[in-house]
Amino acid sequence: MDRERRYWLFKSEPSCFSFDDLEKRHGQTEPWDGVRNYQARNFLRDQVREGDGVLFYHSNIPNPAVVGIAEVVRNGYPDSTALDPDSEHFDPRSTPADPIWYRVDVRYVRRFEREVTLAEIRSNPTLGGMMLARRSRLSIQPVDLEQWDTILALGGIGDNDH
DNA sequence: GCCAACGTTGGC
DNA sequence: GCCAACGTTGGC
Repeated sequence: MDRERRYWLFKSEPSCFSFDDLEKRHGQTEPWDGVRNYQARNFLRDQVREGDGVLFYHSNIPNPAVVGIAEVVRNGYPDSTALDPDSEHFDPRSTPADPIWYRVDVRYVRRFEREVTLAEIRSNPTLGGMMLARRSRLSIQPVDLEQWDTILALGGIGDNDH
């Protein structure tokens, strides 16, 4: 790697793709595709890098929470679901020459001992400044190291799991 | 299921 | 390039 490891929060609705689903793919890589927001796309294409840490967040459920961590295993590359007319993420504006949308690959790392809920994040002084705590709808959000460490600690997993 | 907050679209 | 209308996200 040619730069320091960075940290991210990826949102997913569990009814669509859950941490359980990722855990079942333990030891394999999973494409993080279907992102159709430009700001999130820019992160995936330009800033998310192999080796970066990912907080896996479950949204749109009664108790939204960070439930575990994943790791990026491949830098951004074109999201072919945008080219597939049978995909629910199909975008007719996307072409092979100008794919518009990007994805990264991730792998399962570890489930938290306990979930870290949105309510908890909002009430924690260190975490209150996170985009998530401020109603941001962005599905790919940068997280700083202090926030990463704090959430891992609240989740009951140690420093060795970075 | 409601609906506020947010992002995007498109008329001008 | 503004901004109203519209569609979507996501907490509750």
